[in-house]
Amino acid sequence: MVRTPCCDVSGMKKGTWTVEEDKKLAAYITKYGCWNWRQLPKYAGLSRCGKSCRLRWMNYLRPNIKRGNYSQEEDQLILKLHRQLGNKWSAIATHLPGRTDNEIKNHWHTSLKKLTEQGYASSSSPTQQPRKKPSAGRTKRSRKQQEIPSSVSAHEILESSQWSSSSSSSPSSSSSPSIGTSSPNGENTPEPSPDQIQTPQILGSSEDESFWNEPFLLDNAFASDDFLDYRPASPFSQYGEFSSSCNLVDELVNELMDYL
DNA sequence: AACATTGCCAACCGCTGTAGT
DNA sequence: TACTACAGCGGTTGGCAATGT
Repeated sequence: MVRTPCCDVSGMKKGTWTVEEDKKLAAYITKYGCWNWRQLPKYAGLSRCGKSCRLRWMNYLRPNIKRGNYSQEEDQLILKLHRQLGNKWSAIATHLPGRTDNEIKNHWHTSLKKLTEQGYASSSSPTQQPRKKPSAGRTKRSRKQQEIPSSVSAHEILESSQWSSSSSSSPSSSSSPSIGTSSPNGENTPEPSPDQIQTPQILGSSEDESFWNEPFLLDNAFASDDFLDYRPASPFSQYGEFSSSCNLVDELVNELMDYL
């Protein structure tokens, strides 16, 4: 079976997404849906492969993405589900609304995996603390996330602009845009109806410029400085303090011990 | 202060499953 | 049935910030 390369090496951008790219992608998907991930970047004016666009949308820009610290309940649920399902991250993600499979996977490899290993290894010894233990929430955020307000989803951003549901061409996008894709949560499955999707021929016409200019001009709230103002004072303030991480570790280990 | 190490997370890569022709 | 194109999944990696020496 011959497979076409997922990424065209020539001229295909890779690496961290810029705010401008996020804007383009979010605006396009919000308005037209993802009728074809491969073709989407072309019509969205992005020099990215469709795969990359999909990943960015699913893991970062999609509405209702929950970011920040994992609650104790979430950790326990992940541990439980992982015990039942193994590394079926997408399946696990369906049980944690707002969490993406990628995020859960990362969280597992960075935190929970160690806890389980410690649990197994330290059954007769005190729980070993990680070298770095944030005292008050996960204080570290990548520079990228400081530049790009991850705590504000595209949904929130677009809602605050003329891209809000009231002006959307999609009648079903009352609280979230109607995106023709499936998500790990199984939410949001309908394909955009044909009349909601401009055909590539239309988009490819000379009127493209107005199309591309329009949403981004409209989307003032998404633009640089104003955009950043939507960030909460602390990206994680809404999730509260990461208090008593030691207790959390102990409880998780205890639960693991219960399973054994 | 400078350098080394560690941890986190976004993104990439390669594979599989599935629908369409 | 065979082939193709695409979406989706899971493993892995690279870059950056925090922390340690």
